[in-house]
Amino acid sequence: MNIGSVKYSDTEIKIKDAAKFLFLKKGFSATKTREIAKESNINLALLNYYFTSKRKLFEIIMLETVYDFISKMVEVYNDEKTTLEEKLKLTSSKYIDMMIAEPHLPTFVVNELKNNPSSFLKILKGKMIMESKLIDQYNDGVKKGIYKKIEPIHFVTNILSLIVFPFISSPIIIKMKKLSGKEFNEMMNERKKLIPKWIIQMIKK
Amino acid sequence: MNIGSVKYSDTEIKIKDAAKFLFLKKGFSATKTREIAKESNINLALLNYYFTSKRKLFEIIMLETVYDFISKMVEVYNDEKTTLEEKLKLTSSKYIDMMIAEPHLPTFVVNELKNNPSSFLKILKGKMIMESKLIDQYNDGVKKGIYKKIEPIHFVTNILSLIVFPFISSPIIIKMKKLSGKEFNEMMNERKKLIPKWIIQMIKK
DNA sequence: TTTTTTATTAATCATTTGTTTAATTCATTT
DNA sequence: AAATGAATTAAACAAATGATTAATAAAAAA
Repeated sequence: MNIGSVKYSDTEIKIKDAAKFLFLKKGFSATKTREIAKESNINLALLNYYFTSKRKLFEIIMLETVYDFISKMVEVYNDEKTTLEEKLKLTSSKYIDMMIAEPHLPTFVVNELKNNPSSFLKILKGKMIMESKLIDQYNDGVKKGIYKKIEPIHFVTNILSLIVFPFISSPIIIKMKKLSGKEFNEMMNERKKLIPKWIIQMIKK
Repeated sequence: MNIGSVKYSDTEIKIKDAAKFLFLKKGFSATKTREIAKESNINLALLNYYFTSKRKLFEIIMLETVYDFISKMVEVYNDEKTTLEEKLKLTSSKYIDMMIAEPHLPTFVVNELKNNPSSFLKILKGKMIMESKLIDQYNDGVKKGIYKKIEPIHFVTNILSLIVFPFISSPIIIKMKKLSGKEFNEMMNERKKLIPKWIIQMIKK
């Protein structure tokens, strides 16, 4: 969670939690400092006392959240012990659980990456993914003639797309199929098994 | 463009264009009325004179933009003359062109659908997509034993995911592969041909 | 306990921001 | 040309908003 293991007091945690909740739901500009104060039951001045400014507080939350989001992928992709198929299953499963628990997460991440790609650069090393064990395993499969040769970047993009996009577009899906929130989650849980299969079919010769 | 064919004066168009540009780039809250006035070279008061409020102006732009976005899909999916594969090619091609031209579009649409699903409901009839010719053609393929049987909603979701998500997550992709904007667009153009193939592979027995 | 530091509070400040007003210019009609 | 209505402008308003201040309370150190 904490990048660089910073120790936060109770009050700081209360502020951060409330701020995260609101920032994820409404974004930076639509979230007001007084809302954060109210939501966390702290005095307005404490926000600046502990975090200097709304912007600084946002940066901290953004960094931690994006870090959480990305590192899940990096960990799985670089695991030496699992097969390519297992990596696909693990990624689907972890991300879908994560996003069912926090539905605003993916929209927040992509939004803030668009508006603020610089602070994101600090975290993500391109290598972490494009030179991961997963890519090695895919390339091996290509050499052995098991997998079709496509640019690994498309491969990685497709995995992320199939996992994350449904959450980002949940209102469209819910409307198209007239689903309840619960049914939508069930549909997402189904995809934990389906996505790895689809991805394999896409690359299998 | 215009839902219900409303006639707009030159000044109104100037305001709408500037507002659309800014709303797409920064969202509702981060866009200030004074910015819109400056960007469109009009007096601040004219915004309210013509559009009553920032919120009303936003609603108009949102509705038109989302309508454009959705209707492209609906048209293609309901075309009686094209095959399933042709529909996939057309959808990929149209949407990728659309989003290369306006990269902020998909993020804007998904954001505003999350925050304001009600005005969106007016436009999208679930039937338009889930009871489209495309779904008929897919179901026919299942009956004939050509295609695997999966829930059509997954099928539609996957198409949209593979087409739209890369644009939403462009900063991640650009960072992972160290791409320039131009190279990113080239990658997206590649996907016009690739996505239909991938989708077919996903459903083919 | 006394002193010093840290945490918390209510009040206030200075901008920003959406909107309105009243005056003025421009175009159209009579 | 005069009168009428629409379009445009500068100025101002009121509320919202991020941030600060100065006073007080609580905790820690002496």
